[in-house]
Amino acid sequence: MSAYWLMKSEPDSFSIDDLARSPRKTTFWDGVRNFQVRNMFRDHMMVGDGVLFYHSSTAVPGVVGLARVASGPKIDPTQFDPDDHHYDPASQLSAPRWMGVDVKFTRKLKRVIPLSELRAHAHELGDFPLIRKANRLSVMPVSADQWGIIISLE
DNA sequence: GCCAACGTTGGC
DNA sequence: GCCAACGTTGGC
Repeated sequence: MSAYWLMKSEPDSFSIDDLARSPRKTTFWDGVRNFQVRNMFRDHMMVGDGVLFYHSSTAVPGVVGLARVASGPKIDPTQFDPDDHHYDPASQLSAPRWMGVDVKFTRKLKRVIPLSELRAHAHELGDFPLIRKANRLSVMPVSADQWGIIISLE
């Protein structure tokens, strides 16, 4: 069981500043439609786990802040909303497919730690999905060692 | 159950 | 905007 995670967000949709401005500095992480990530939410995340907040699809992708898991798994209501971009007609009310967790802002990093810099530390980081080629996981586990290495780059 | 087509992610 | 990688879907 991991105590640390990395979660990607496109800053044009939802940035670390948006999280900091949210009510109670907390947001529900909805819209995930990947079974691996669903399973992490459902089976492995614990309230209080550390989160590296990562900006993707932007000029300088990288880790921009710290947050915490702030709830257990909750049903993602957007799967049942036909008007929502993340609507999933295959999901049944009696057996919801998709879940999310609450994420609470801790702080911004003093600087962005770019993906390029993380790649430069690939040897220390070891096996880390973020720096594998064409990784598509939007949420991934981070080991205690990896967490320490990344934080130390700040 | 295979596998080609398709859609999505995300860096560049 | 391009493209590589990969998950999902659907025909057979």
